[in-house]
Amino acid sequence: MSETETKEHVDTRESLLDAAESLFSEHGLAAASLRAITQQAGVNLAAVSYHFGSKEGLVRAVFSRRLKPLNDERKEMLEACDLTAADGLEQVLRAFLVPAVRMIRDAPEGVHGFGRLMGRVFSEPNEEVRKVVFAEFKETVDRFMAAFRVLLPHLSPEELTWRFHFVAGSMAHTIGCGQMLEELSGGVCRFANVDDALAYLESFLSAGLRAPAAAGCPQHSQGD
Amino acid sequence: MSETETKEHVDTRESLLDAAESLFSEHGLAAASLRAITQQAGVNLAAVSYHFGSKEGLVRAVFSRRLKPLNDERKEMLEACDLTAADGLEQVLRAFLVPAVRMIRDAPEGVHGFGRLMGRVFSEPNEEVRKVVFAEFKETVDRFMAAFRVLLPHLSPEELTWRFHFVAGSMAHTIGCGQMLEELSGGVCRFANVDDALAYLESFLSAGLRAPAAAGCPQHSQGD
DNA sequence: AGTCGTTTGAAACGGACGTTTGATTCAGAG
DNA sequence: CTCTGAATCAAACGTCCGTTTCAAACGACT
Repeated sequence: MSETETKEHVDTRESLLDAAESLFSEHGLAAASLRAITQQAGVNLAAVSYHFGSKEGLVRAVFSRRLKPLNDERKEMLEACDLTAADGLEQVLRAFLVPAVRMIRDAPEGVHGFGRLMGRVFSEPNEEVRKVVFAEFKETVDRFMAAFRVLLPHLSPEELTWRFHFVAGSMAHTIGCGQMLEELSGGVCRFANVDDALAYLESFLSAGLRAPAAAGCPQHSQGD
Repeated sequence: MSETETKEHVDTRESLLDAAESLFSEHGLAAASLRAITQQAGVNLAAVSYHFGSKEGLVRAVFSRRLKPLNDERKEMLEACDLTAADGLEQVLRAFLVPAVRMIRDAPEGVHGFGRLMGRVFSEPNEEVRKVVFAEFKETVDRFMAAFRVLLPHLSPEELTWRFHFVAGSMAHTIGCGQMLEELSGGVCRFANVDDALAYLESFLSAGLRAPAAAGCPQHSQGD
């Protein structure tokens, strides 16, 4: 009771971020109004302007709050990987996937909302969001690319980058389109059991990454 | 002269769809205003209400116009596949990928805009859009799933559905996040040469699809 | 107790939005 | 020619938006 009861100042910021995250997820950035957000957060409308300067600032803060710890955890797990092990590729893959999938599982609102927000993060029309995403991801991407370069020396830098792009795409799609998957599969697949999805992702993506270089590209392919 | 020259009535609808597609792609559905759309189309503001009933109707029409021919072409290519051939899987994969990638390449506005719109299509917050997408994709998905079931009998229906989901994710990410890829890769990759992207996609995804079943799931896996 | 900087509150601002209205235009049928 | 119905137009409607304002409340410190 020492910190949450005597004052609620500090809570205003967090409540706003929580409500904004929830409503951005559900309706999109532009369609979620500050009035709806502040009402759900139980704070005054002007608090947004005070704490974040503008709606744009709130948007930035919502993304930064999640992306930074996410990528920090990824980098931490990556450093713990043994690239010389037989399953080195799977280790690195898990270092990339697990933090993201876990973050969705632990999301307060459940899967459908926040996952979509994160899944849409790379194709956001909003220019400011894309700058935040780029800033948060650049270093992480570089580090994982370096690891993949060691693990998959038979691929050209270009093809390797594309493959990493595909990995990110499968992950983002899994995280963001769980509801559509359930609908299109007629209920065969459910995103509820995240660990299953993770296992499926890992086997699929590791095989894809290990594939020989694409035909037609005169790189030093290995069996073609 | 019978329909397009003597009058330009019929053109109003198409101009509206073109402009809407362009601005929806660039700014998102909610952020693109009818005033901006009608201005770019060179038509009156009230034309939206007249031809499509509402903005929602315009949105639906924009998606339907592209999705229906896209999935028709996919189904057509799928029927031409020889599932018994050695490269049967690659044939089916191409039947799914090629129409989408080609549609992006032939898009009037260039890659970045329309691709993002289509890449976002599965995670749209807009409920109406998701209904349109579901209606247009359900039959296509079922047909491709049937083909994959034949080609990959070692996978459980659940895992197969997930893998198809990953395929769709990689494709959507490739189509929709080309700009982010160019930025994050530091210019190593460019989406300009669509055929390269397609080749990379194919080798990656076919290897992923052929991968043995994920460990831990007591299916009839083959070498584990 | 009194002052200062920080944080919240209610209310209003100007503007942009989607939608509607009613007049106008125009090709074709009688 | 008149009549008709589809299509377009300028203008306005009411609503909701992001932002601003300014007073009030609060904790920290002297």
